[in-house]
Amino acid sequence: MQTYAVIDFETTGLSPNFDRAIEVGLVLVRNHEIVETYSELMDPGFAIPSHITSLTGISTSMVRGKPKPEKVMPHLREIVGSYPCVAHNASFDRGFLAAEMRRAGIPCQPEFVCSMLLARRLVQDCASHKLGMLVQHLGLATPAGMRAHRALADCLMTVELWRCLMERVESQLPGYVPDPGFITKLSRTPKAKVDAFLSRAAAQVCS
DNA sequence: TGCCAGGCCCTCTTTAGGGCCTT
Repeated sequence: MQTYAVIDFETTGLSPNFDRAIEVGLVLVRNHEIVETYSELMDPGFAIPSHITSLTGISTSMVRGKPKPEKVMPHLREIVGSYPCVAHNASFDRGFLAAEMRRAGIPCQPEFVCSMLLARRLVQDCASHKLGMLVQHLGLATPAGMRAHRALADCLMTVELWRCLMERVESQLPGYVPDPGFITKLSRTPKAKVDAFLSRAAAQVCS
């Protein structure tokens, strides 16, 4: 994973079939450095529920006149390219990306890896694995002047979290650059067996 | 009007149920 895209959607709710994306954030990371950032508000075509405005700060008036999600997806597809995507609770963002790309008529099914699943394995001493709680627990930097639950702010926090998680993996596998397949396997390894999994991987690296 | 999700994990489980996490 020399290059990967961290992606985050703010939406009108939890269901990709009934709800729509109202903001997307994307950070492209290459060789541990941020090389591109992108965020865009989108008009879902209906009023944003009040509880979503309370959570995100994004109101109906803020998205009025903004492009529809299907107008934003082509540019998003262009940036993501064929890079693997990182997201916190990736099944959620993967579902909305797939739904909005489908509405836009664009084939786009990038590989996803999940920072939440990985954090559950590698940060087992944190009581909660919400993004904000993990960032606080690990003492990671938060984007100055940016509100949490906005797409780009959450992307930047996920970048910090992901770097931290990768440092933990690489500290046990010196010289090894984790690929999405390896991360997926690690993310699906039972918590109690994570150390054994990494030990086996280290043995393979050294052999 | 009110409701609409889904993958993963844990346990009082596996012929299930409930919590976490995303918005």
